[in-house]
Amino acid sequence: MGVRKTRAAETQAALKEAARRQFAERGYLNTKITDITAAAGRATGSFYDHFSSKEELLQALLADMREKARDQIGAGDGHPPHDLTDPDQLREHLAIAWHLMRDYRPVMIALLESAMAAGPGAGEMWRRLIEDTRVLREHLEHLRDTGHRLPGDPELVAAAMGGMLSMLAYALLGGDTRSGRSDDEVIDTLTQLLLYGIAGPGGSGAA
Amino acid sequence: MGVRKTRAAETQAALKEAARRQFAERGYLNTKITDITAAAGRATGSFYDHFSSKEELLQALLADMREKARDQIGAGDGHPPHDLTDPDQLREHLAIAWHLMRDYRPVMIALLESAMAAGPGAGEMWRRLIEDTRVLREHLEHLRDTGHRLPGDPELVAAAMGGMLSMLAYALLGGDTRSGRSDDEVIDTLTQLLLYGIAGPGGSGAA
DNA sequence: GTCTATATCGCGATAGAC
DNA sequence: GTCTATCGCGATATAGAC
Repeated sequence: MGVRKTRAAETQAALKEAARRQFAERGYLNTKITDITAAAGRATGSFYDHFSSKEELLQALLADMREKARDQIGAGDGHPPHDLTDPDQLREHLAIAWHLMRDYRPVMIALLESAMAAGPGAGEMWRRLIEDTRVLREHLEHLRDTGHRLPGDPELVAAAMGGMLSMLAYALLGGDTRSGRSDDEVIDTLTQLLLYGIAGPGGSGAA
Repeated sequence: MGVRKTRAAETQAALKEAARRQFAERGYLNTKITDITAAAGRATGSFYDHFSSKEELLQALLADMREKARDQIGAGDGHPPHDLTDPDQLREHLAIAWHLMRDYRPVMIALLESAMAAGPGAGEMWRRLIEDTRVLREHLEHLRDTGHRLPGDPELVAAAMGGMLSMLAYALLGGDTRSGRSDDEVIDTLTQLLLYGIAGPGGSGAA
């Protein structure tokens, strides 16, 4: 390929970009193939020259996301935090996750809706929850192995935290600015909640 | 109506029961009207003599659930807990919620899928999250008003907790026995996590 | 590769006999 | 009220000219 994109590549990119916009606005399940092609300014039939289905397109978007995310993290100042009982490190961890979900909102939305559309019997939701919180689980296991007492099994705790994040992100990052809550408020609140719980740092903190 | 159910009432009950079974197995979105009538052993057309749509049927199931739940709670020993910083009271609160979700799993599943199918732009998910955690929010506000320091705004904290519960319930209570986790393990873990967070009671608990 | 036109199909919803 | 039969629509997917 030369410096100039081929027309085919342009179309594929247009379809992806249109899909991202539609997924964020109307949701993955509500978006029809024709919505995507129309938004991309292409004919319906062209879709199938690039993707065999909506699901495959989603996988392509996911691959793009992973690539970009890897670059971003690589460009960061180092490794993610490892001691989640440190307020700053936990907050940083949550902030990265939250901003990632915001930046790749269309894909996040689509993956969640897709997993849910599979139905509960498929176990797809639990599988995704476990997979997406793998790193978090490892950090928790590290804590446990260094003598820290956890609320429960690392996998379950990680899944609970991940589920909370996903749900809030879906509900709050939907459409445009929802319910007037800033990213910082959400991140701060989650940090406090997950670090000390409702009872607070000393178990009896006062206003 | 006499002591003996009319045939119509039987059909309606059969449709509801079949719907519950289908929702729990295949999920709400995957379940077609014809799946319900077939499972109920009735003709397709009969469905519309009782419900005008799948959504309306869901509302009927929800009404049934609320009625039964009211009876159950009324039969309980009193009021739900009000001091959520007390371990026993928080655990009791979570246990009630968890068992309610287990007992009415088909409806819970359906409501969640339905809200998600509306897409993120509709704000339906956030609306439901707020609505379903109203009581929890009030308890948190009470705590705050009596001088306790909360992790953040009561509405947001309540929504976060509710989202965590919903997501875990959907993922874990799906199909049949999933991933071999007992109700008690989940409830205990959530109690510890939400009460003290990851850092633990003293902020530096050891194994 | 891209387009227009159309085949195909699942499924919601209705009509009308019983 | 319940049934059988069917209509109608929306959406996926394909055919074939350009």
